Amino acid sequence: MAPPRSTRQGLLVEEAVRGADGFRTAQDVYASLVADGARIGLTTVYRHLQRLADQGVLDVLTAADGQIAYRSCHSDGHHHHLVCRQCGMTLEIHEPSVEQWADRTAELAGFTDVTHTVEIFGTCATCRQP
Amino acid sequence: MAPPRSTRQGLLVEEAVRGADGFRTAQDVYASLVADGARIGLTTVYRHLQRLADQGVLDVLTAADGQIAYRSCHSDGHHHHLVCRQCGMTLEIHEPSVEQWADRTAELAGFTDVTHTVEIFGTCATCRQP
DNA sequence: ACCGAAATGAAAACGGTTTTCATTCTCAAA
DNA sequence: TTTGAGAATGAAAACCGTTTTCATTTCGGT
Repeated sequence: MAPPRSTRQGLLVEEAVRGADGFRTAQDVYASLVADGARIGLTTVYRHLQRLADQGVLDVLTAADGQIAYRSCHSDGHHHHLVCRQCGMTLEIHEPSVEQWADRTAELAGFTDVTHTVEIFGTCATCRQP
Repeated sequence: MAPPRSTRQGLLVEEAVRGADGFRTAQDVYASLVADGARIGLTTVYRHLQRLADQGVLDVLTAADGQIAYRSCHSDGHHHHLVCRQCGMTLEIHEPSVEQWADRTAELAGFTDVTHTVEIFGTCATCRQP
């Protein structure tokens, strides 16, 4: 399996999502790139985001409205997110005891191949100010 | 604000989702009702599911693919789900220490109006058998 | 029974996402 | 440097879950 080719568009997409401090949808990334004068197609944005997610470079979060958002992973391995509802600013959080709880709970119920999601939403200090 | 009128369709939808043991999408519920010979429109199914969710009768889960699924609440108050990926069978789980962890984590980061989701997915014992 | 208005449902519309296919571009070989 | 295979691109079309629209039906009060 040959590595994907390095393209102008691939770099643009990766830079855009690495430069963001929270989750961004494909539409967000596309709009941002176009606003900066980039020549890129929406489809290409989707493709690159998906490739980066497949490669583990990006985290994926499906929001309550069904839209899929991506964020650059700032830390290796399994983690969760604390997301500001207003600005999207996101912190990564780790808590081994929660991992253990999730795994144990599933095991006690007879489940295998266990995965879990934990997302915390709120209003951050910056957005809380009037 | 008057209560919604009692209709044949409203009852059908509520019965259908109460009779299911896991999360079901509007499409699922619609297909199931139609297969049983019910005369009902897809739009009406969507409306009733949304109403029931708004009333707190149903839990809502947005799956990774963006589809929104509903399940009848078997217990009051805040809880999480352990969901079989194959058959959709769902258990409700409670863990106060996880609630406390989530709230404390957000508070330490300066967040207010905090909510969280915890979903655990796996393959249940029944589905695991060959 | 009548009637206002809530509810219904099929068609149309919406919008995020994916597929299609002609064209462009990358990169390895010569 | 040139060439060319095939990967990548991008606009249009298609997909599909979901929502809106509006004519019609139904509920429930009088």
